[in-house]
Amino acid sequence: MSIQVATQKKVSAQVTLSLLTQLSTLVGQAFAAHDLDPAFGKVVISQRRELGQFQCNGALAAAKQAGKNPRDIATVIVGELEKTGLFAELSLAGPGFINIRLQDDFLIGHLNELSADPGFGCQHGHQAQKIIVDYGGPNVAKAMHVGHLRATIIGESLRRLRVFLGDTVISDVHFGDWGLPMGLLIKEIELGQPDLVYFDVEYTGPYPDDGPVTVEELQILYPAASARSKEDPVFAESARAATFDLQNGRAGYRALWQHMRDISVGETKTDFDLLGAHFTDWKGEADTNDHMPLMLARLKEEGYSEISEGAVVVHVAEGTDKKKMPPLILQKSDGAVMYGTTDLATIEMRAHESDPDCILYVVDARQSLHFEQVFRAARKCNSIKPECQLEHIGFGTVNGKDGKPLKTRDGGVVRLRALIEDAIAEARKVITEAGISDRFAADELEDIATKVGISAIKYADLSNQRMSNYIFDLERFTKFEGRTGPYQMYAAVRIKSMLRKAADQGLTSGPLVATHDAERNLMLAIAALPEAVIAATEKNAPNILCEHVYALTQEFNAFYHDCHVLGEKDESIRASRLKLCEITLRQIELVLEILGIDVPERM
RNA sequence: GGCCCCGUAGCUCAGCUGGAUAGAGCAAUUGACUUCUAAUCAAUAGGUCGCACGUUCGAGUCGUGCCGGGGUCACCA
Repeated sequence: MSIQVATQKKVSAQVTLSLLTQLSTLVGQAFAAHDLDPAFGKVVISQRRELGQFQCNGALAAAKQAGKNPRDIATVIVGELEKTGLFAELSLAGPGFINIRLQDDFLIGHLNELSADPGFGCQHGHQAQKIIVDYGGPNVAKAMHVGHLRATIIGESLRRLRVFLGDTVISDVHFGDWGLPMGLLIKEIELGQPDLVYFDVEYTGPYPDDGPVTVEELQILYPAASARSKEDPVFAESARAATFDLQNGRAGYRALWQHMRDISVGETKTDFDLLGAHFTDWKGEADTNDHMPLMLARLKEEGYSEISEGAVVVHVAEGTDKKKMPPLILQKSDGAVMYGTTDLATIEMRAHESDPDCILYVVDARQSLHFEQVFRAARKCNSIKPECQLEHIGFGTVNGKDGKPLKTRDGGVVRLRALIEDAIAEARKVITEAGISDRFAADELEDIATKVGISAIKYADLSNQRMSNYIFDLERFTKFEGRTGPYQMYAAVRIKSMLRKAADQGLTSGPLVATHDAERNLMLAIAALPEAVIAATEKNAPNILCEHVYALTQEFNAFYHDCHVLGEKDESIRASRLKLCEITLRQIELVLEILGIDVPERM
């Protein structure tokens, strides 16, 4: 049987929308036809585009295994592939590389199939999961700062990616609202206003609807309390006691806590809205409070926890450990619970309420040891089903130009809001300096500046490899050249503008044809999306999507330069190019949406 | 000291399960706007992939050991 018949069948039966998968299958069958492992047929995008669009290096590995000459094997494979008639060019180079160039019909046929699918074939074959993404992590009384930037941006992007793939996604902001900082705040407020009813043990309520402090005051109180606790051991001790009392239900503290939490949530929502982050759940550490005693009792009863140095701990060290693995502390010697306890309790509650297949924690890489302890404890204590994947998605720090973690000029913490506002201001400045601000009405200009500024920050963050630290340089991020958010947006805006003009002139799109290499290259870039999505998902790496969209916009800009669309005299070519523009725009916007970047109509 | 992350062009960074001559972007030099947005495109120049061994036909990629930077190592989050 000729492989052409076999592959045609196979390809259509698989309905795969990934070009590389299709090609790998085809080439794999050529290997199989000669009693070689079809896995050798793996096709990748060519590293040397002048030699071909794709390449297969499998002949080298196959030759090694079979003890034959790689060029001989490659020659045979090429001969086999030529029978299919799907390739415009097949060549053999170097020690046994096979270079491949597709027939235009094959490429266009593939692109038709791909673009007919709203998700460009990316969801195909994805097994839907129920997944919880835990990110953001703001704290009561502390304004969100630069440390929350990456957690929010990366977490939101991973959430969007999973939603796109068809997973059921729960996103939990997981407020930091239950630890020692709460005790510190309560005591600091008491210091300033000792006569409030919240501090009267005899008083049983009701408590006032409005709390005694504003959000601005709260943000001053926390650093003050934190500093005081370092200098004053008596105060520190009283804060620890207050934390314990709060956790054990002291009514006045609870009422005060509720007030602090409410105003803090309101404040952080503004930041999250600006960054386009969406949470299905606004839970926090405190939500574990009812479950906490039950969990502690079970772990004690079932022998998972024990007393060590006055604290209740779960030992999580394993015999095979090379490194030191401290136990997870459930209760300090003063009885208060810690964030490891609430994290473990949260896992149990999530298991009970949602039964997820996977939980992703998008949290600073410096907390990797903490999460390893928590995950080990969760496994050991059967807190969640063993199949549920628990993963810490760590990330590096945001640094200043000096390479050290970003600080304000006087060494303080950089507030998230300030960072965002600076970016928008920088975008506004660049637009003004480019002398194009008069093209837009005031409100549109503001909308553009906001989108450009936010996209600059987001793209810069997401395009870096997650684990690396990166240098925050607004001037560079807001440039409209190179690998920046604005550059990606600009390509999309150019297409939008062109499509508006086409509509005005009554021009319509039509079937794809390929007449120029710039068109073929753009098609190939579009066809590469499924691989990018799969890799980004597997590695939880948005930077792979950034790379993809950059390659795409670059190919588009080259196409835009080489191939006129509206002015093209040949009607079928013009219609085809319009079609290609439509598909390109749809994909750019799709990927940018996954990254959390909004595209304006004009810029 | 143990463990984790990082080290690639002057600067900021990619490099997928090992494959051909290591790639982008800034910055530098040079071309292209009577033409769909030049916020663009094209070209030139720029490298001992921290160092040294090892595995392999083949190493930026895998292994081991060093060097340099950052982080972390039970009652903070």
